[in-house]
Amino acid sequence: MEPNASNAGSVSADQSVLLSRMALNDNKAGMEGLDRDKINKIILETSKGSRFYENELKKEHQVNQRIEKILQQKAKLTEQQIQNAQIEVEKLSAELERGRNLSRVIVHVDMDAFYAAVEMRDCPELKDKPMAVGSMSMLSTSNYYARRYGVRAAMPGFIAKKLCPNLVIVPLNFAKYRAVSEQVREVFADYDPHFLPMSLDEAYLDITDHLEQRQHWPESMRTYPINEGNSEGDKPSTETEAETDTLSPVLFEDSPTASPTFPVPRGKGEVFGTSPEEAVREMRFRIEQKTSLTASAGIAPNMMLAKVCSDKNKPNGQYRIPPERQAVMDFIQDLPVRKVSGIGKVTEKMLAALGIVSCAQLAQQMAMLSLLFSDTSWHHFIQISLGLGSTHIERDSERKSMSTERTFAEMSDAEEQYSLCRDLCQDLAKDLQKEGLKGKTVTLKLKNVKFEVKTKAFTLQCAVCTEEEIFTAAKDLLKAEIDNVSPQPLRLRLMGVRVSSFVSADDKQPQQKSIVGFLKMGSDTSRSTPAPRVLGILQSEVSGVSESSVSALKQQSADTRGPSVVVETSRPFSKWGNESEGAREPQQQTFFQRALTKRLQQQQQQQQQQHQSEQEHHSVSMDEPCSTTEPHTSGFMRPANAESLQTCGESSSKTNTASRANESTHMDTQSSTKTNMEQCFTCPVCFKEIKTTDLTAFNQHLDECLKGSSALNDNRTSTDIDQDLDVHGKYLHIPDPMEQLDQPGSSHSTATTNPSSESSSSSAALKTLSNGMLKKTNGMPTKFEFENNKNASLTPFLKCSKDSKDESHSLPPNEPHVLLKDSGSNALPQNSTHSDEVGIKTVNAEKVSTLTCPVCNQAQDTDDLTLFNHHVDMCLNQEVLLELRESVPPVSLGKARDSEKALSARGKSKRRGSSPNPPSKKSKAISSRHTIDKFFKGNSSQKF
DNA sequence: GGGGGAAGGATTC
DNA sequence: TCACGGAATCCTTCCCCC
Repeated sequence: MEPNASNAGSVSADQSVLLSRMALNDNKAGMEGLDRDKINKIILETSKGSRFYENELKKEHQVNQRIEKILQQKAKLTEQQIQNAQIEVEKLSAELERGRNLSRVIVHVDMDAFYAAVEMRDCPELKDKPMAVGSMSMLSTSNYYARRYGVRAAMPGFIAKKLCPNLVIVPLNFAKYRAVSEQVREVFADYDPHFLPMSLDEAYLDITDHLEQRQHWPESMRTYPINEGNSEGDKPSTETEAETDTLSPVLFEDSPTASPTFPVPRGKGEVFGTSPEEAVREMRFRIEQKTSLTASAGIAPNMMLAKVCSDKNKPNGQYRIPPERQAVMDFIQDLPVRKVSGIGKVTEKMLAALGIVSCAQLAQQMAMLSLLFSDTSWHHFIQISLGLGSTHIERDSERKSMSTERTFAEMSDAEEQYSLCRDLCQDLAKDLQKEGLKGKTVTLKLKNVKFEVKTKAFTLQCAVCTEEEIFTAAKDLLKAEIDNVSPQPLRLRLMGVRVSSFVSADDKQPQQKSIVGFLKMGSDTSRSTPAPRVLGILQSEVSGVSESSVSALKQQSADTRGPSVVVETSRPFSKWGNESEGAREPQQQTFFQRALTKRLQQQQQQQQQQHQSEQEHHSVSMDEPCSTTEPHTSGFMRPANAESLQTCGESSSKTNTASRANESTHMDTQSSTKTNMEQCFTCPVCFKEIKTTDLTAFNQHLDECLKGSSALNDNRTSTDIDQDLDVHGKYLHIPDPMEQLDQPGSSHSTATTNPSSESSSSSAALKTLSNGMLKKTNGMPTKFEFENNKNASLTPFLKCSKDSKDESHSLPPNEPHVLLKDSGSNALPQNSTHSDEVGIKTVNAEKVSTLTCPVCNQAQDTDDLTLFNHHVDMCLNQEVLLELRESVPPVSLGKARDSEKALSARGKSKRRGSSPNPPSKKSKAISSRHTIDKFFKGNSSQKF
């Protein structure tokens, strides 16, 4: 029986409320007949008053509330409901019964006190001492001597020391355990080559096939010599060299079936029979011979029963349930539910509150349970009550997540926390890369000094595996938490990072397409192909997400399932900027996408050649995963300038940029990179290389270039422009310890997360571009007006409605829009030759198809898609756009905090005990309309 | 209402 | 003396979007 409030004994009443959580769990071999009261008293006295204790108390109350609730529900159940439920239960029961499979012989093998046994084997002086493996913080296991004092796994060492002052605590040595485990597994493989290891010390085997073969084996194949713990003892042999009648050292007293249970004649090997029991005994014998360690085993028709059986005669024993229904039912009858894997202390307590302790009671109350628990839960219960379990050992189940976490003494310094976060990401990245895994979801786990655990997750659009990529996401999650408790420090005792939502091997291929590819795919009517996206460039600013969030997003484009325009910056937190970015049907595509698609369809040949040419030139192979260190600007990028452009979040690319930024703080990250190398800037408007290192001169050039563009916007009304310029508190910069971390000299310098370096290396070119646009356009606010205009956006193209259906954000009919002038397309608007058209349009009769950049409105005097792509890339380059925020004075800082807090405050805690103001995961961000995509969508919805 | 992401919990070793 | 882990999986609930 498990300890619970009812067996509190002499422990005081206030302590008894905690017993089910805190008290000794003697559901372990070697712990029968202990003085539980005395042990519990010591445990509770040692823990009392600690933060851990307080948290346990809180959790216990939560469980009690659940029980309260479920009892109330139970009280409301009518007889009729239960009768109806009973019919359902019987129906399912009959169905399950029909599917009962008793044909397999499943074995669960569990090494006895594995770590402790290994240590005792290697250090004989420990054998007659109470010992445990672990640390003062936590024990992993204990030997049977120590168990008599109540010392067991998952108990803190300091409490164990209170229970048993003579306890010897041996530190963990996983390398050693792994090596031994490997030896054990070699034996397993002889019985089931596809055995399923559950941990270093246990495994499931299906020995059905082995038994079949075994029937035909001669005795010699079932005979093993007795060797004292050497590794040769696992070879079948008719020759016995052993002169001993003992097996491995007896590690534990009172072993129910200490080996050998049979007299072993001197001079003879041990001969094993052909039955399942004999085969398993042989397996355990061989393990013992090979490792000097004992194992226990359970033999049953399914995994659930085998698992329970292996515990039945522990240590060094085995138990078999014959493959007969009655035998199974007899076994199950009196089995405490807690013995079943999957029923923990909470479920046990809840069931106990309903009067259910044994599996027989479970069966009797199934109708009621079906009304009180979820389908998943009661279906599980009914299987247990019937003694059913899996008869097929799933061998190829793939890992679903990978994580790393660390507990430490209180840490309140944000800088330290970020640093630790990076370390964790680094470790995790190494592990992920070792296994060739990439995942889309990054989860940050935090445990504060009050032992309250919080997890924050963010799902990226592309799978990640590098330190930089993971850190970029994790850092933002951490930042959100730090901000959440600000101005109080975040007082942590644990931090962990997890990556999950792994992509399949196929998905690991880069999904990034050049604009040509993307348009090609966008024109594909295949429903299964997610449509291309051009995401909000300024979303992060608008929603108050840190720069690093944006940089995280830069990483997302390459691995997305659908082709995406690589300049996208989606949001790291959906709660901070939520728009559906899923697959888009062709009819949902933006005007821009459709128009270009159409146009490109007609230029298919040219396109293909172009694409091919790009591929040849690009340093990035399409076979490489997104996280490669190569840039992924694809079709937008010109090879020569490739490394200066950030798109898909490659760590080294970013780091390089960071280094450069730090080295030369006056260089902008776009043009400057080139400048660094070639002493010239590339004008993002005319796309010419300006041979100067003088930023002022270059800016003048840009202004000149931009003069031409202003005319395009001249007919815009100020209202239009105001709508377009909706910035809502963007360009905010929240000082962040990361900035310091990323300062030059930091070993973890990252351009993408370093507002300072971005600031100092701000893109003069694009800054000037934006200024130019603002200044040159009649009625458009200057950047100073800009910050006061809450409905401002950078360009008409960054404006978008929240929803394509949202007409209020759609452009008026005379608004500049992306149009494709193509005489061959009847899908195009008739007014497409109008002078204010932007996008792809006809400039003159000779030049059939001059392209106009949808970002800067500048007609590009070229039909060359590569050049055009390059130009758009330049315009959209998000890192450069990031610089734009720097034009807003720090006065906005408060806004940022408010904005974030407001978002947080909107979030409603779903869980008991969660922090009062957690950031809402689904909060609608103010910024959701700032996507080019939405703009086009809204625009196109008008036009079509 | 269903799907899916996010957050918290339960469980196991 | 102080002091309660780490990794993984599955489930439930909440919430938002379609």
